[in-house]
Amino acid sequence: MNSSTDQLKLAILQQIAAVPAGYVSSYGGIAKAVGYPSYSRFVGSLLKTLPKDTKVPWHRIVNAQGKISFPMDSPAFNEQKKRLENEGVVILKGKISKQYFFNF
DNA sequence: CAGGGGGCTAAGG
DNA sequence: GCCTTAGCCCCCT
Repeated sequence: MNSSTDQLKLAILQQIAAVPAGYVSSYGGIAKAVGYPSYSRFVGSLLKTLPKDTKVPWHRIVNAQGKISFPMDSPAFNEQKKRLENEGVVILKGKISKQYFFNF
């Protein structure tokens, strides 16, 4: 606890929480926003460890290509897609337009 | 200390 | 558009 990476995790979670409903961001985008552009993978693995009752809007995070980073057949994929569409994000051919990406 | 892997990315073919 | 390659960085074996 309280190591530099723990602090970074906090910062990342905060940054994700800062993404408004109806918008999305990428793993790398979040990483960059907290000052660590090369931590994209770390962001991903961090989200994976979140409890399912977390308040963090993990579903607003997609990869840089604007696609959901889960296999199409997985439950997680459907869950994320559903939540996003619920918030007004349109997904065409499995892809989210750049216009939905939130700019910090 | 080495190895493998993950909700990644950008660049090439 | 798809696949591969090469960086990337933390974490668990």
